[in-house]
Amino acid sequence: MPKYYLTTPIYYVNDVPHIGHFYTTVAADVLARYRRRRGDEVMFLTGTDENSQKNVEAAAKNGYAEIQPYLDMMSGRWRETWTALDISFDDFIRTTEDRHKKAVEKFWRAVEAKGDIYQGDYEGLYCAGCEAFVLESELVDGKCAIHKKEPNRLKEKNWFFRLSGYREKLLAHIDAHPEFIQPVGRRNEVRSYVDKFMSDVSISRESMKWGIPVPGDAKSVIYVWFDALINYLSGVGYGTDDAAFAKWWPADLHLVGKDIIKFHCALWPAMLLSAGLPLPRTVFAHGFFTVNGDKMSKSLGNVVDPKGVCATYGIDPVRYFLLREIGFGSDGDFSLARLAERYAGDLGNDLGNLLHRTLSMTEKYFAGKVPAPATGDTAAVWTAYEAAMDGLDFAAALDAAWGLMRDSNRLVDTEKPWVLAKTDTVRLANVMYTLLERLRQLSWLLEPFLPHIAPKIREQLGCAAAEQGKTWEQAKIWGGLPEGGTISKGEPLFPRLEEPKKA
RNA sequence: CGCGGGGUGGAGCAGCUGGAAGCUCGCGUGGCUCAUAACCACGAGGUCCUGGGUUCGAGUCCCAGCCCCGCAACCA
Repeated sequence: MPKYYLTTPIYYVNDVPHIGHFYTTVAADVLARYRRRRGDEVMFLTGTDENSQKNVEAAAKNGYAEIQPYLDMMSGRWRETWTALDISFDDFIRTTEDRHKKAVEKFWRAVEAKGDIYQGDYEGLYCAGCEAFVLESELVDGKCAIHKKEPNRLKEKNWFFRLSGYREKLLAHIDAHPEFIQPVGRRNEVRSYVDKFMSDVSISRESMKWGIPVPGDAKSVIYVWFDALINYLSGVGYGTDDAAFAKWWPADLHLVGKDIIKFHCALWPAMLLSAGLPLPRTVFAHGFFTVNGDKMSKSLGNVVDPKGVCATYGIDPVRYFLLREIGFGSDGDFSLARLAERYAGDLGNDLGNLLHRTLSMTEKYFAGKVPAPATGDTAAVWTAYEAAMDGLDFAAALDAAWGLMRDSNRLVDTEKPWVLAKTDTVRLANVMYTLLERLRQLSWLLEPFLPHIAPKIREQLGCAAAEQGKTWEQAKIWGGLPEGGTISKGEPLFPRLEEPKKA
């Protein structure tokens, strides 16, 4: 059985999840569910990034005297959110866990042994108010924008990672493996960064107190990114479980937002090369979206809470919307008006109504029993769907499924079962079987996206138990719906919503 | 010259390696009645940002320019 290891970024716990985090996580969840159905053994890892100065500040702001209790509370909230939204993660890594610290220490030693860590001075502007280094470009009139104080020029001893030593190897890898960085626009962006701008980076801080101590230098803590990236290793046993690590690493896919592409496509692979570990097969960067046309930000007060939206529209419709509306890899807009349209149109009218009308006719003309199988061929739909999913083109995969739906609605119209019922019952049986069988197959194609709705479709088709034990390859064989099965029409899958929320 | 994305019918978007302009929604007309006021067909509607260039032929390639947006600054 092939293995498939995929990850989301680990999230900062200085705030609660918003719709953007949900987007990344849903995409990973869809893939995880898809790969499991395809028969892969899947490891889907997500988690929280806790060794950051930001978290320390957040703890203080929220009145916590100790940092760890705050982190425990917040990390718990993230985990609960994903659980409540039925994200099917297999493991949840926290960077304050012991297994992670062990992995980081082992990794540091490996890179150090390679001779890629050296000591140097880091000089920069330090704002006492922020307790952090600030950039020249962040200053307003030479003062910190937040604390209105002039920062001090400070010099501290830092450990540096010889990132520049991997420039040629990285370029060669990027060129030899077109699948390594996707989509292609991101690959070009990273390539030019690696080629022209990439320089050695400081990987420790003396001025920060919270973090994993540098092995052999207790006064310094490891820079948060150097620490955080290693979660992808510690989550599968690096430094703690050699057998598990050998099984899962390298990762098949890191899903990331476009903002952190350089960390994942330059720093991270260089770190791995240094430590003598294989590189992840693919890093895929998705886009960002605005909310109703505006940038999402706390100051604008338009940050969307995923639980809230899902409470109104349901988890499945929101999952569907995010991956259908916005091309994966492109930027887009999250609009409640569009969500309402997709809900009523694609889901209610095309899918829900197709199922409902088909079941009604089955009740009416065949007393609720599945008629004898008719011939049919949906191979092209599956082929298109699989190709799209393998390329992480979720919108195209859904298009393939919707094409079959639209064709089915058209079939009803052209065949007119209500006429056939009086003139040609053999043909009627063929039409009805075709519709029912297509719906059975659609339940499979839709399941990764609509994990709650798909089983309901099968229940209404009366084939839930029989389908449960099938493999993907068995499911796609035409004629899987057995003759004589009893359907059970239920409530509409996507009932009209009273008052669609205004955009 | 900080980095990047984009400008295609009313709205939102597809258009990969160049060869008769597509999709969804909305709108109009008609059809149907199995169905969640759902479904189906047809139709109206486009200087494919501008100006050059390459080519037998360019949304699709090259150059220049204009405009919008995201990142860079809590944030996928």
